[in-house]
Amino acid sequence: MTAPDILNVGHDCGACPIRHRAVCARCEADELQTLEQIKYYRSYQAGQTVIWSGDRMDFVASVVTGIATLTQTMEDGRRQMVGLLLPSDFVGRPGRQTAAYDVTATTDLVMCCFRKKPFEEMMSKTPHVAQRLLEMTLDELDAAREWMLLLGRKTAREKIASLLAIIARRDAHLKLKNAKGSTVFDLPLTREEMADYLGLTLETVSRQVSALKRDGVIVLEGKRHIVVPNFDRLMEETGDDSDGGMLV
Amino acid sequence: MTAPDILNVGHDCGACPIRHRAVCARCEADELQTLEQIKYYRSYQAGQTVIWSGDRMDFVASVVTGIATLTQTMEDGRRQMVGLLLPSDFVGRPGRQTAAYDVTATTDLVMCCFRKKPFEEMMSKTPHVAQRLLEMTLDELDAAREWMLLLGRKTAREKIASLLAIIARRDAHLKLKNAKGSTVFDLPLTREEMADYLGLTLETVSRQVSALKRDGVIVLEGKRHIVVPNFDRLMEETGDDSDGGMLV
DNA sequence: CGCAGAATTGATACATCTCAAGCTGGGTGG
DNA sequence: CCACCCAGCTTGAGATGTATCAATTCTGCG
Repeated sequence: MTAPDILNVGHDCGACPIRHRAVCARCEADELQTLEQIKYYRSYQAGQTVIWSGDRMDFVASVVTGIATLTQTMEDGRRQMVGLLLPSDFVGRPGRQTAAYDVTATTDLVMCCFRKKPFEEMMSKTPHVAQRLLEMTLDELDAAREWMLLLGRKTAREKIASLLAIIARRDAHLKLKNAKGSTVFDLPLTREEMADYLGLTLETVSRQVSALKRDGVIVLEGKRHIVVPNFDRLMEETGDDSDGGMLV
Repeated sequence: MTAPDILNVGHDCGACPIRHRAVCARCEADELQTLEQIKYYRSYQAGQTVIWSGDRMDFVASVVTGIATLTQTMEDGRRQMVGLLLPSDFVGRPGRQTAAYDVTATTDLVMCCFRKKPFEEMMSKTPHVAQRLLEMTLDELDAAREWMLLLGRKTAREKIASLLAIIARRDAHLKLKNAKGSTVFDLPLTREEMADYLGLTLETVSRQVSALKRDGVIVLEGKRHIVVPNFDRLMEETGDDSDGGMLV
């Protein structure tokens, strides 16, 4: 509803929480300085739309804190989430005028935005940004292809288990813990958002979550807080190989 | 069964059919010369496996002629195709040791391979290869996300129509014709391969192809040769917006 | 307290899968 | 040159997983 806050606070890149993982990860001091000049922060409240598919987009950005989603919508309203954006993930495509997907904040969100024109110039002049962006894009492509397997071939139960495993693992990673044995985390998505991500209806999501709970694979505390008593047990439910395709 | 032919013929890059679209598209004369030194050709027969997921892979490559597929297989045999590789498409990931997917030749195939080590060195030294690869990877990511919508939300009939539309459009593109009005092309995939790509069974593919034929959307001449009397009619069946998300 | 959004649960419908039986066309060997 | 063979494909009947439609029931919050 309201315009997003625009924070022009001169946040120091050196102290940035995503400094070592974002598109700027490889930058040298001088490159960071250039970035500092073209960057600005925006923040959005949970539920706000960051940008609509088809809209003109004259910035690219990194997620600093919070979670955003990328979704595609068909004319008749069917929706498919095609990306989940976490801190350090990149939004937008250099060389493209308009947004290809709806971007929505699912939690409160802070993004570090770069004006597109100067960002593109920087990419063509210094290699480090483009190098890192290539690496990140290749990772996203792998993730998209893993999701294609899930969407095309997994059962509803396997889909839910896979999503929970991914969130648990990522959460553990952020907390620098190992996703092993007993794990605890909060779901950042509603049942409907989970459904949009998994290519299911929200009723089926709800039923399968209940089934995993009934079978002791997970324990629910409230709707969103999830306890996984045995991570290996959860992994067995995903349908993936035991080593979980852990490419490094 | 037999080892692929390895053609060490000194093919001239200047005369290469994919020169302007492949990963080398942006290279200057001197860069091409470097590439010439590390490249070699391999050819495979239709049906041959190029590489198995998990295998060590010490080259990257461009498809020169023919079609290859990227597939993922679950332990119990469920398969999902995650990419269709056409002439100029890139195979392999710089910085990765092992293949992440099975790569299979669906037609006779010729690939232009680069030894990985020198290719990576070249990427870090000169910008043009990396720039082009980033562009291509971003395109593939978009394609993967479009496919996620198809896999997650489209009906079997829409899936078939979408696949046919994509093949028709690409085929027209190769022949420098416009995919408009009446269109004719050959299916490069078996029903089973189509099923693997679309997240369906081969029986469902067969039934829906028959249904589209019965409804006059397509005309079959043999199993593989397809006539589309009215391309707009086919597009209506895909479920996409009328303008077909034609990002340029 | 009571409301509204989120989630659960139930009953039924339906699309796709599964299992099974033929068909078809191009190649091969007698 | 014909009969056979076989992979690829089609078609049918029935099973099944998920969607759809419709009530409730939670849960947090003003």
